[in-house]
Amino acid sequence: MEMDTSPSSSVPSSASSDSIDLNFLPFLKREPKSEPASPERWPLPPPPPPPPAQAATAASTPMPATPELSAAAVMTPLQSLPPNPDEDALFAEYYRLASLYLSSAGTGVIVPSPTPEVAASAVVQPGSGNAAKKRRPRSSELVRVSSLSVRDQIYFRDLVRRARITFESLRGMLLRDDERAEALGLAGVAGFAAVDRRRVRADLRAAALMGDRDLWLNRDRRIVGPIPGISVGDAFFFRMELCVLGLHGQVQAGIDFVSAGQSSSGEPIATSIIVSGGYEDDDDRGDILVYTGHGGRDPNLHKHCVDQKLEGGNLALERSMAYGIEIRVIRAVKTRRSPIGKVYFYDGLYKVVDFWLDRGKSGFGVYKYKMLRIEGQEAMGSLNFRLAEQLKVNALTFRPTGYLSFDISMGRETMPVVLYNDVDDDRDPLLFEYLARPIFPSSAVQGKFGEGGGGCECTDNCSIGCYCAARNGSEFAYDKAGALLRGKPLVYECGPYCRCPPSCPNRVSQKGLMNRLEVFRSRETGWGVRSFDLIKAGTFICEFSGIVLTHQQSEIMSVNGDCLVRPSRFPPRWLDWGDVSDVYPEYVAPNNPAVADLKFSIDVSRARNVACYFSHSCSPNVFVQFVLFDHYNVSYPHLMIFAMENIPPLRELSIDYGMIDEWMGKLTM
DNA sequence: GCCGTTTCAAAGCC
DNA sequence: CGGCTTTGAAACGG
Repeated sequence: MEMDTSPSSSVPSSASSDSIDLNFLPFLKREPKSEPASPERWPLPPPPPPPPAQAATAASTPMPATPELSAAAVMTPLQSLPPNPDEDALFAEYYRLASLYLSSAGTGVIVPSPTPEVAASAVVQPGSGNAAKKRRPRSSELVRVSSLSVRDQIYFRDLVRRARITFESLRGMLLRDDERAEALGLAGVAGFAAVDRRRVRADLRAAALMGDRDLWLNRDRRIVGPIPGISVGDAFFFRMELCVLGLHGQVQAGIDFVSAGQSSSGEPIATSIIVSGGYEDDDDRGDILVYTGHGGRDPNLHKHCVDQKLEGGNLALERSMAYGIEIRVIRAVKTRRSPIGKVYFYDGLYKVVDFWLDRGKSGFGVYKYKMLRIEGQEAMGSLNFRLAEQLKVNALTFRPTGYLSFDISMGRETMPVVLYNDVDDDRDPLLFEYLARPIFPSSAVQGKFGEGGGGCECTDNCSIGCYCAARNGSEFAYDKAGALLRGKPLVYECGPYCRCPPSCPNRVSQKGLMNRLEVFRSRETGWGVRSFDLIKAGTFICEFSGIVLTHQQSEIMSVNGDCLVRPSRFPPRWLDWGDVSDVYPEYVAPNNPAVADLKFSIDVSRARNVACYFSHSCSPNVFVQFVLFDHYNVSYPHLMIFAMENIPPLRELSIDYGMIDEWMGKLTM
């Protein structure tokens, strides 16, 4: 592109073009900025030549570009179902009952579950129909989703969660298959399919499997603005996952946009960007972001070697600025708690307010885009991440008041559990004895320690084929990093009767907390729990502890109105974790080892642990997995809590206590 | 529709 | 553990 080297104003309007009607391009028409133009700034190049399609439209129709574009780009907001007054009354009643039930346990909010009718009415559906060998290209239809009802939000949240579980489960399966093939010595054996695939990344293979079955979300429509089911602050570990969900459709490129050919205006429109820190000219201050356009770099050296051009994503960002289209911003943050060393946070919507051609640090021309975060959104995931990191080391610097305890476990947990309340003067959690481990009735565990043949004889870490693996249906429940591969009726960990060392990977949940948790007070949910650490989906969080009561004891206690947690009441959410039936319809959830009908309960009225403060949700982010390791009485398993999603720092943990179905039955009778 | 180009990936290796 | 290399997938656009 030919550069205009004469000194001129730094605002785009200075480079006027007859073919663009400034009346309809407010951003191009604004007054020069008050701040003085930096001497580093280059004069702006002439604006992009209008694409033929737009020129034709402008010539043939007096109707200018902007309204037409808003019709095209803003398009059909989704309509939620009108609220059903009867249903609302029902949900109000749930809420009242839930409050009564939970007042003694100190937990939270009931959110109504979606009805099948709502699910059917949802507008953005995953692709359906026959498995297409060829993946469909992304379509050009632009949609902005607005004002979803609570039920729709939950519906989409579950839809997204299901896709993410499928993706992560497939990835885990493929990795494990690769390891098995390697362990069997198949590496290097010519013609063995698994070996050929071994070199292919599991995230890409998982995405391809889902693509073959039309399981990518939001392929039919290109969504401007928020993606239903994805919240500001959500965390992701793979770029490919962002593609699968439709949050960002480019595998590697940082700017995603609707291409010129697909846009109704004939111009590219940017929809999302990823700020990965790889461009030296970025200036990221959170709410204010100066983002560098792409291109102009040597593909190997990642250094600028030529001036960037106003094309592709660069042009699309400029067009989005002109039309006021909001941009989803995803930031990459380095962390050790990620399989790839970094995590992507969805940080919400921004608007491009300025762009200019600048001289980058390399000396070559780079396009820069000043973006401002739209106000009124949830806190940025990347900001919460940094804040939580600070709170771990300098608690009082950032929150000088509100701490009731820096460790309510008094050292009984492997990590401190903070108690924090800056809302009111409630100090209830201090009144209970902290019990890191449940106390089982002696009748339940007596003589059950060696039951089932005792432990394994492995002297090193356990491996496939060992006794404890056989107990778990010949596969270990956890991957190398300690994440649960898929939920089961019951997981057997190695225990005191095993010869393997404490470092054995089959001892995940007995090691205690691995995250820094905080019990906190909120106006919405009463007491709740959140983590300072990023929690990866499938990893262990904590145990549900208290005084374990036998069936008979439970009957007596419940008559007295005491606060009991009944394990059998938790819906079997573990069924979801590891479910790949969308890709493999023949998939059946593990039904082995069989688990008994659980009749015991846990009394948390006197002694309890952090788990007691989890809020209830019917769209939860954690679930209960039953585990045995110290005794082998299948009627009294441990209630271990695992993450069902990636849980970003400072987000409230929520669990499905399973009351809704019961009340639904009562209320509809 | 094919193919070349581009791309702020991810994993493996040293 | 960090930087380098290898091997990629998908979308755009000619």
